This record gives sequence, C-alpha cells and structure tokens, in this order.
Amino acid sequence: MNIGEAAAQSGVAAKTIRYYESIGLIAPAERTEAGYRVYSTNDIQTLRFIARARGLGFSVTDCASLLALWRDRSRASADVKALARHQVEAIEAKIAELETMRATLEHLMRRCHGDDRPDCPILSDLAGSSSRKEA
Amino acid sequence: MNIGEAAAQSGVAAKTIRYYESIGLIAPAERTEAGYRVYSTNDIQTLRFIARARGLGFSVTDCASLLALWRDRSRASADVKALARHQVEAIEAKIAELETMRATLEHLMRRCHGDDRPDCPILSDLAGSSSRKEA
DNA sequence: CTTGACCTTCCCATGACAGGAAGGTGCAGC
DNA sequence: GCTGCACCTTCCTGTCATGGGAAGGTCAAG
Repeated sequence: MNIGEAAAQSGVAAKTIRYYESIGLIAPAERTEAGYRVYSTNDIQTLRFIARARGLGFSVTDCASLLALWRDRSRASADVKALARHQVEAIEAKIAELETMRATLEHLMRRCHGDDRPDCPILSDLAGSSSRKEA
Repeated sequence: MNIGEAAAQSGVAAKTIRYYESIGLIAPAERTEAGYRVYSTNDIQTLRFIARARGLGFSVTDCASLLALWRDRSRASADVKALARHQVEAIEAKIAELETMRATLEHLMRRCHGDDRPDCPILSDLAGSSSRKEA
C-alpha cells in the first residue's frame, strides 16, 4: 500500500505520515525500488492508534510514550493511567482557563448595549476600568 | 521610558513589544539618538489594552480590530459586541472539544485498574476497540 | 507515447512568541 | 578617563504539528 492509501485508511494525512517518520514517531517505511513508501495493515493500526491519541489531546511526544507502552507487553497499566491522568489534568487546566475567559466576556457583553452608540463597556474594560476581572 | 520599563509597566515582555511593532500591531516607537525605543504612558495604555484582550483569548489580529474600534470614537458598540460574541463562540467550541476529550479519557480511566498488570483498556481503546467514542 | 494521478524531497508559512549571539549605549563608581 | 555592568539594538533560530507548494520522478491507462 502506498502512502496515499495509508493516509485514506488511517485518517492521517500523507504529509503527516512523512512528518511522523521524520521525527522518529514511527519507523521508516519500507520502500519500493522506485523509492515509494510501502505500508502494511500493521502500520495502519499504528497510525490509527496515533490518530486516536492525538484526538484525545495527547502531544506527539506523549504518543511516542503511549506507543512504547502499547508495544511493551509487560507494561503496567498504572503507567498508562498516569499518562492519562496527566492529560486529564492538562485538559482541565485549559478548560478552566477558557471558562474564566468566557465568564469575563459574557459579563462584559451583558453590560454592552450592542447598538450603534459608541459607548461600550467592553472597550472600557480592556482600556483599564477597575471593574474588570483579573484572570 | 525605555522598552524595559515599558515591559514592566505593561506586563508585556520587551521581546513581545518589539514583535508587536514588527507586525504592525502597534506603531513604531519613537527613538532616542542612540536608537533606543521610547514609550509614553499612552503607549503603556495601549500595551495593557492588548495584554487584557490577549488574556481574554483574542488573537493578535483581533487585537488589531479591537484597537481600531477603541480609537474610533464613532464606533458602534454593536461592532465590539460582535467581536466579543465571536470570541465567546470560539471559546465555547474549544471547551466543548476539550470536554469531549476529558469525558473519553475519564471513561477509559475508570475502566483501567491502574496497577502493575499489563491489561489496559486505555491502550486497547487507542488500538481500536469498538467501544471507543468518536470525537 | 502521452496524460494524469500518484510519489519523492525540499523549503517556506503558520501563531505568538522565547532564546541567544554579537555588538552598541548609558551610567555609576573608582 | 576608564571599567564594568545593565540595558538596548538587530538578526537568526526554535517552538508545535502540521499545510502548501515547487521541482521532478513513477506508474498505469488509453
């Protein structure tokens, strides 16, 4: 299977597959005589694994760790769980940050009449009024 | 005031101030004979405005729009509110995405015993078990 | 034999900066 | 006056995870 079909089957763009190979996340693919990369269904599994982990927000570096654990038949599930917990914490931190932003913005929007008058509490706040909330 | 003090007073790193100047977000600063950038308290206000907008998640491009509206005394507050609403929507989309990730991860973690046994539903899921949730 | 869809490598761009090198400036102290 | 140090300048590189596109080779169909 060429890289195009591998991309179609795995959901990972051909460009990205080459990138993953270049940074060592996946092993260099076999090549045809002409230099075309060749992929097996096993490689597709790996790519899908990566795609799912990325979809859960894991960094490419985390994916390398997860792949190593996946291949290590003697791994402890606690190790995997620790990575997952860490990821959940990172996600929660981001959510909290975003929630704060949203709350502040919505508070400002409620106070903004939003018509064609120039008076605008949103801008006033950004300009430094004392009623703003510090993040 | 030199760039170092402007940075201290505005909360924007000196490096970042130069960056903002280079991309045209702020006007080029006046210079001393020796070429040092000089900032006024007015410039500090602008930098703080930007810092607050960035803190609310607005992109640098959005900041340029907000600054333009801020300076336009005849702006309509509706224009500002529209930008804010757009930003809230973007934030909510990100939150939703992160919530989905978190829910999936937590679901997987609950099923993972997390001890020294190698059996791990988290990895099984990433490897393609049918019980996974699609994001 | 040509066409067009693939594939290859290579470099550049993104967003929003941070780090660091190489060199000039300003001021305090001796 | 000179030294030293903190500060300033520009310029280049790196970050993260790709995407875009150029220039050129390959493959299968018609």
